[in-house]
Amino acid sequence: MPTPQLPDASISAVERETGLSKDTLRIWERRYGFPLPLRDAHGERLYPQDQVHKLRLISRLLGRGLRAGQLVATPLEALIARASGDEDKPAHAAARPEDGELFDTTLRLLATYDETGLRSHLSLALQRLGLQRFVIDFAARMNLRVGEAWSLGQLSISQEHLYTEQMQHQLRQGIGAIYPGVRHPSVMLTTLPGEEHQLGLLMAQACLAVEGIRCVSLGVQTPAWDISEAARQQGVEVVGLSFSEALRQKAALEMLKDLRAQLPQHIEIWAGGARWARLRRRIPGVRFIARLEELPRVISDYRAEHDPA
Amino acid sequence: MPTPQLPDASISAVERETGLSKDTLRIWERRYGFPLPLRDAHGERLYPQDQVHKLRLISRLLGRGLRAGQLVATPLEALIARASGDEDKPAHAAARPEDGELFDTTLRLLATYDETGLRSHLSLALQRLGLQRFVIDFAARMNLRVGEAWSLGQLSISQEHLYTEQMQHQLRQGIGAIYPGVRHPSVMLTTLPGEEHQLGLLMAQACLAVEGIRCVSLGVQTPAWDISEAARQQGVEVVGLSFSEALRQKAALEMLKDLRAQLPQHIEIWAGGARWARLRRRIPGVRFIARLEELPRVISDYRAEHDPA
DNA sequence: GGCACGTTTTGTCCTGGACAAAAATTGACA
DNA sequence: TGTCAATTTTTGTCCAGGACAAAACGTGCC
Repeated sequence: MPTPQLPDASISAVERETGLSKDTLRIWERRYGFPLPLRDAHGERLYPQDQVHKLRLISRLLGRGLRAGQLVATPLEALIARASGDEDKPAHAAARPEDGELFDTTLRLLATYDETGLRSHLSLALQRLGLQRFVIDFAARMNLRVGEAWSLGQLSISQEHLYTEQMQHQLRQGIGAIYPGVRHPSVMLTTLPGEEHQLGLLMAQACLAVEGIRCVSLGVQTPAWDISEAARQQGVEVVGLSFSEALRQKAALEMLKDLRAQLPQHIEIWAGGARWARLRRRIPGVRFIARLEELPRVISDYRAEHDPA
Repeated sequence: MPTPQLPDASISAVERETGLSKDTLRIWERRYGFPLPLRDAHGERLYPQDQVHKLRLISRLLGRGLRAGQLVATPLEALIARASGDEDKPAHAAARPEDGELFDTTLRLLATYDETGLRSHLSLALQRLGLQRFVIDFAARMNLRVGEAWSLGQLSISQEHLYTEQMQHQLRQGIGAIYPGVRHPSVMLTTLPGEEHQLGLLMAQACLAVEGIRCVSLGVQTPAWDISEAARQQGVEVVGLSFSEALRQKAALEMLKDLRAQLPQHIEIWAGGARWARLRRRIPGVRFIARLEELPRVISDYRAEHDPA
């Protein structure tokens, strides 16, 4: 195999390629003795491609919760085994046959970067299931499968992008096809800073749309102050926030409290995301919605409380 | 009006917001005495919002060839005058008088967070202009107006989100309405790490769609290695990259060179973005497309070269 | 299982010196 | 006067090594 003979990389180049900061690269060298780059005529670090390759692997595995000190000490072969291992092991295969096929087909199309096939596959699924079941029975679980496959090294970051992109497209299509509702409560949707997953937001918007509610979406990562300002100006009744596992629990709760303090009492906060399933202490004035299935009940609760007539 | 009391920003936050590296921020402080951040209890820098604001303006002007030493010494008012003053004139001048109204109405709707109004306004504009003119004559210029208003503090971050969200929605609608084409060249679209603006990507996709080209989109921030891998697997003929002003010029060029070295010779790179208008040295094997108007010519050039029959 | 508490690991920030690449200036020469 | 090479100034990145807070881990308790 004619491996392209790329030149040795500067520390900036390695930062870009691997996502590891310059500071991190230097301190690993100091602490663990790896990477151990060459030096150019002026004493600046030059990383050979094989070290860059190993760093890229380490960077991926770091994202799965493995620890830096152990990874850098691991020989390259063992890293490769871990990164690509478990490749063909359907250990926890699908429970229900017909659901399994939807999931597996999606993964298969992703594996070959088949955008066209993926688009038509998802579109058919949406038409067959209808928007609500598409979101709750399919999309929510598919997200888990894809996230898992990525963390096992079976999907690259660009394949995950491909999935996200197409799924968002289908959801927007589905939402756009519904004639805008006018039922209460009016909801403003967004996420807090540090939370950049938009998919959850769109799934929530879909579930609200099928209840006849029209949402104002502010996109992702809106600072608390901006949220309260926009909510006031728009006169919405509820602020809906979506959470993945990306934010730390403590930080998430603190930001929620901040926002609660800034918003007028009469505006409710609905916080959505699987993470709330294991929540201990609730916050007054905030409703936690661990699964999208609960949304219809929350909505009817709200309507009962605010419009008893 | 109660001024928003945003918290002071850490040096990482400022790096993210302005695109100026930590090293640069520190050495400006040492050399020029600006920025002059506060310090927290542990001696770490805390940048007040007004300094961040000025840094953002400076960063913009730096991109136009102005010099750092002079800019940091310039008082804020003069910077604002320059930033809003001698921006490229044709960008502001509406092609036709009634188009100017399109811009002003959009800004007015944004000012009041009027999502419904904005959506219908943009939708009407799309229907009236058609996809191609909507992108080239309206969206491209509107983006400049909104970006400028944001850097001048006239729009909040959430208002910019609102704009981006709605504009993306319209573009997706427009693209989705076109029956998928099959003409050459086949294009894979994405952005490099650090470039998270998706709008440019969608505008490019729209322009390609009206030429009968179907794109594979990998979303934003794809590492160079993933791009070359996906391009090979998909067998595309062109990799299209979108650039805003977010990345520093030097970093952008270096990443482009890296990618060029990794991709097979026969796959072209098309680099899009207004920043290339003031490019000095070109890179062999990369076509720079400063304005979307140039795209049709580039496409016909490509077809002439690769299919002379 | 959840929570409060020390301990270890890990990444980011700090200072201040050095220097290369780019830009501006100077000077020689056609 | 215009061009080009050489020199100076400007500017951003790199380096070393110390410090420390936040995260991860482990342990004991309710």
